[in-house]
Amino acid sequence: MTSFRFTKELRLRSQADFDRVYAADHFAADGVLVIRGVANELDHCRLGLSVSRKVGNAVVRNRWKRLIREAFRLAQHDLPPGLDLVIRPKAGAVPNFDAIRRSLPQLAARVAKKVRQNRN
RNA sequence: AGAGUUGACCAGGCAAUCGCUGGCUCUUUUGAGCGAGAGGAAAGUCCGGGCUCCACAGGACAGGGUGAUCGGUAACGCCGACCGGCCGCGAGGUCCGGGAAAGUGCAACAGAAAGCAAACCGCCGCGCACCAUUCGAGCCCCCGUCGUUAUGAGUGGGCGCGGUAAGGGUGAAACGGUGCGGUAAGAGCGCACCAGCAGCGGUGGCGACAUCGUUGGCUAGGCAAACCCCACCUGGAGCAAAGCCAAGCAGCAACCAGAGGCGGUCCGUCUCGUGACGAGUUGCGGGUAGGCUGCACGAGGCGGCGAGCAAUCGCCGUCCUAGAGAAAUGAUUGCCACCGCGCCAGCGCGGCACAAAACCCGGCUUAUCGGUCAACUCUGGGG
RNA sequence: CGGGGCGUAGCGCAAUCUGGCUAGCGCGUCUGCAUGGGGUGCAGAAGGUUGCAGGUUCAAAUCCUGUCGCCCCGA
Repeated sequence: MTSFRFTKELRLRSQADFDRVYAADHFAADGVLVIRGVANELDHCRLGLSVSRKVGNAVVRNRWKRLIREAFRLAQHDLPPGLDLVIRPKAGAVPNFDAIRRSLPQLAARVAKKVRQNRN
């Protein structure tokens, strides 16, 4: 049976991890999310969130983070493996769970393609 | 029935599945089970306190804050009651409300004048005899002269001196109001009533204050959210405080004998003890970015009884109820509430606020869909 | 957590400390003249709830209180 648990091993938790992602500078975006990614040495993906104060007040920011985490949890086995992803909301977008679930795998695939091209 | 005032409270509910963060138990690698898991404002960070570290003999002055009275409180700039001004028919609301008969200062424009009073126009008296006009024969006496363009008198204007503040007009504001007397004209100049002030006394109240009597003087302007005066309060920093453990690195310079430290300043006080090291302080540089404590039993919640108008307090019983560090409550459904719209009248669709702890607590302020309850007021109708 | 600053015309700034004077200046905008047309030039005009709400005062952009938004600094 496949596990959909979401533990601390699946998250980016240090400033160094975030710096690695920003230094690689592979990103993809649509009307809902902006994703940056870089390859890690693991067999699964890890998630980092960046939701600034300009997105809204504390309730809106928490809403975004929870919806993105939930989408990542449910989609974790459908994503290209071995990526560290930093996700932030697109400026002006409103938090909607269905839109995030559709957007996340597509953008992750595009980031994975860019990472492979850059490696070659 | 309608219109309103004030206060208290709720913040959709019950389940299912997949997940998240602490706690306990089991397993002792994965994990499993049980139970807990945001608010009335958690917000803004505007006040106050607890707690921790630093400083501290004491005093004075600065600086900052508060401002009727009495009470509540750990404390407050908060709360309650009460007093006063203003608003409302009323229930109530609101102002916070010390001092301008200590001093300095400010008031554009207009106006004579903007502050201890003064006097532009005006009114009144006296003087001059310059102008106009009316009357028409003269003067204390004598002599002379003048003769209707003289002289004198009256009226009006003018000039000078003085009295006055009733009236005029300006302004946000002009030194009580009305009436009678009084006067050359006037004026608290005198009197009566009213408004208002100060002193003294009585009564009620802990008090602010209210009220009554009496005496005095007739009026004392506004702004202190201008400086200021008075009374009271007031060390600094903040949980990234602070303490412990582990890991790791590299030190350098300046200051030190009459000098240094001591809240913003001063009085004063403290430390060191004859010259260098160390310590210390300051500055520059280097290393670390891990863990634990602080950290949730507290001015605590709920219920009852009692004291008090109330804020609040006392006693008894009972309960333990979030605690992270890339940061925990979400997703998908079902049923039932509430609101709106549509129609085939019980179905469909849509909506369901403001907003999320980060050391803790007491307040204040601000945001907020909708709903419940209580007390009271006014108006209309009926009995 | 602590501290500081700023909101005035479409834009950039004065006047705020010390309350009163027509809320002013530059760029921009509009109209007219000159040109075949445009730029330039000349002449003239419009444009402001002084972020918002209360209060003090005769009078508030200015003083006081609350509130909203933005920016910066330190730990």
